[in-house]
Amino acid sequence: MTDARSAVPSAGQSAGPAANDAAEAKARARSGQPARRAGKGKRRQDADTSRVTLQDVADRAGVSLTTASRVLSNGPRRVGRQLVHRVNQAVAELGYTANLQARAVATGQSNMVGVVVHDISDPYFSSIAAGLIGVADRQRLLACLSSTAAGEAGEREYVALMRSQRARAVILIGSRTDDQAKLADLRREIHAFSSSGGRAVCIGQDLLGVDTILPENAAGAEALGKALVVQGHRRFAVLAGPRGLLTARDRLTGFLAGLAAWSVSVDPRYIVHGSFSRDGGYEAMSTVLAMGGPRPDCVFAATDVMAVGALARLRAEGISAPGDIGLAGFDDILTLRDVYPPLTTVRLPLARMGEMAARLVLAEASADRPRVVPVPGEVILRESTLRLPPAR
Amino acid sequence: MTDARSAVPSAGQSAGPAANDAAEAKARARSGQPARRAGKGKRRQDADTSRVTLQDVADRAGVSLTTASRVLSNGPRRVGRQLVHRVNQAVAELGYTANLQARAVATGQSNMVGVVVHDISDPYFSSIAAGLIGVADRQRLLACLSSTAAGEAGEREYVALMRSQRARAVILIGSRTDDQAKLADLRREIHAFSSSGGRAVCIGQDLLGVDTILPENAAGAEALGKALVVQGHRRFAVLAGPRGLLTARDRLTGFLAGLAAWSVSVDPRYIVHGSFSRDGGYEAMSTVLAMGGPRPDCVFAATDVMAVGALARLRAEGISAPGDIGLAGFDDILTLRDVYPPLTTVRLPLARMGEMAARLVLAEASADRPRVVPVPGEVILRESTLRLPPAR
DNA sequence: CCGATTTCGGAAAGCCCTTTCCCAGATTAA
DNA sequence: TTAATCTGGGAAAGGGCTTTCCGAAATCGG
Repeated sequence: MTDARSAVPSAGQSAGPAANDAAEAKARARSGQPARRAGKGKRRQDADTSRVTLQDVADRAGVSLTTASRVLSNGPRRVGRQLVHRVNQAVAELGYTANLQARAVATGQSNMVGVVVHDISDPYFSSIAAGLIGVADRQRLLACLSSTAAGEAGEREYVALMRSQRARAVILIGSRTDDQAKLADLRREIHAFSSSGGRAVCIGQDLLGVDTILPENAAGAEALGKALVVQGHRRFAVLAGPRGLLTARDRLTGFLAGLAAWSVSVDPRYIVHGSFSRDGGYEAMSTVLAMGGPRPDCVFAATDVMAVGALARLRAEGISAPGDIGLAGFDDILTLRDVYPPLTTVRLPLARMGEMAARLVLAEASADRPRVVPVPGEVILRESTLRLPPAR
Repeated sequence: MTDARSAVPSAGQSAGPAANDAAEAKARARSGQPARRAGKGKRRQDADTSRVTLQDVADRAGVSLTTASRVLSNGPRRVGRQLVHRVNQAVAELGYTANLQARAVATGQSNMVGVVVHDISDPYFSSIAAGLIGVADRQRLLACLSSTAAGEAGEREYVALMRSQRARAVILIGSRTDDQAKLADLRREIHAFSSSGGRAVCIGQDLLGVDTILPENAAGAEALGKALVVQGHRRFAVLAGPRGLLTARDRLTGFLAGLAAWSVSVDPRYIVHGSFSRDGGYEAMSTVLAMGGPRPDCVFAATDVMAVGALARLRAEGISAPGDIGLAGFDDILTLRDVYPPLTTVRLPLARMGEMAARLVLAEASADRPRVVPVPGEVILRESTLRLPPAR
């Protein structure tokens, strides 16, 4: 048999180190050796040719698989200068990059974090996600997102998927509902996930028995209610968000409590439910306007996004805010800070909440009971609820 | 040795099938068998106790590993009713769920898709991402997001990471820049990714040599420019987005071309660059206003988000739109559809673009050259550029 | 100069799956 | 009845990595 090398024309003539065509390099690396994967089985793909493995690197560097591995995975074990260099060179020449899946299987550890939001195009969620992903990227965690908007029971399923992926953690963002059965299902799934070694964190109501970032919806809404009464409003309407959604409920009851503190009450007919969306706000506002009674002097929409919908509805009717009616929202969505009139709202530090959640993932699980981190909302009074002095 | 079973108190008394404590069940499943992982090595974690493997399932069902695998991975190979049932039962009892990482290693196929956006809290990106994730979830793909906002060279790094993860595909969303060196780097990395078997798709300029969803920024802006001239505007200012960002450049040149079609030109000093953000728009608008000359009668902001910033600036100055000055944006961001005055803009079907990208991932790579799917923008004239009839 | 450490390379046993092969038994065709 | 097929089960060989364990060489202390 002639020298196998001679079969490869101009070996070693290629220009840049990393510019080598991987397939060719691999062929060279193996030349003269008993073909490992020989045999009749057809390759999985043609591209497979260039699938470089650690064994290839080791072969080319003339070291054992073990040594190559030690050089690349920064374990405690040291390797001699010589070999380190040879291995690194082989890596560069072959364009090798470790197979993280295989590594995860071998070590039993993954760096994946599952994130479940209701709808990533909703600025509430995207703001939180931004904070989260920022930290995740920096910590070399892999953030995987899922929207539950489409499918129902999506959260449960995604947690199950994350368990299958042996994800390091799962972060559930968003309101719980009052559906006890579904809650129990979710808890069961989360328990399975945790007891297979994963961390679980939630941003929302503290009902999952896991570490929780808890936005103080009720307290925030209560403070807002009080502030609005102080501003001089008396007859309120509430665009309350979906029935059964706990965040909606918390904000509603908190708000009513705030008013009650000043002995102001709300006619229950003026509490209208609608989805946490622009259209939800628009329609709920329509309902309020269609009501026969005296027009309220202030409307509290459970989210800024709803408030904007309500504003559109008012405008359509030729009703001006705050001139004819006050309007307040909740969340202080960045993108909506410039609507006119500027919305009175309750600010939640959304991005920060995402960051906190990410950090909770990194932190060890608390030994005894889950951590709960309350996040207060800050009332921001802006023009939209300004009581104008009566025209004189 | 006494019956190993007797060591486990009240085995089989637990309530529901899936309610079994996994660790206990696992112990039972193994009872009486030679301990596999015995030996002095300490377990990786305590939680490891409950890490159920396919072998455990097979043991408990009294079948071989092979059979268990065949029941769970729906391959072509059929398994007898009896055994299928026994395996499924064992799965339920142990709360087993396949290790997808291991499966990925074994099959060489993954279902992960990496998505790179500049900033997920920007509604432009979050809208696209929403469409993308919707399809991904439905197709049982795992969408992993990264923001390049934080780190520079983020795209390149993330593609590298995805190569390490042996991801099925990577989707790069957002504008290219005019940085040739960085572009070359990115292309190299993408090439490595593709030739290791991954799909690459991009939403933005067709510069990466991969399948591309191409928003027709120039054409859209051109149409907008023409329309604004038709509306009667003559003296324009442009808030043009970051220097070097191709999307900004395309929109600018397209817009100018549109004006030029009606022989309208723009004083270069009235072309002001700023970031694609609310603040970018605000500041650019400030610059325009600070300019000595005659005030333009219409301002084109390169994105809706910038337009909103500009609007805030105008308002601060007591300048009304469209009364004193017209204002147009680009993108038709959903959340901003209710700002007042409603913005004239160019609509891009953002969510749909995300869906298209996801579908491109699923589709086979085209044999010859990458697919390029142009996406036209639609000019939407709204109040913000309305020429009011001169007061009579 | 010699036993005691320390250093460092490699063989092999894992990690958790899939898939190829082989084979015993059950059907079918002739 | 005798091949000629299916069926369906299991052993074993992967897939690409880490890590344990062993042993050879180098360093050290006295």
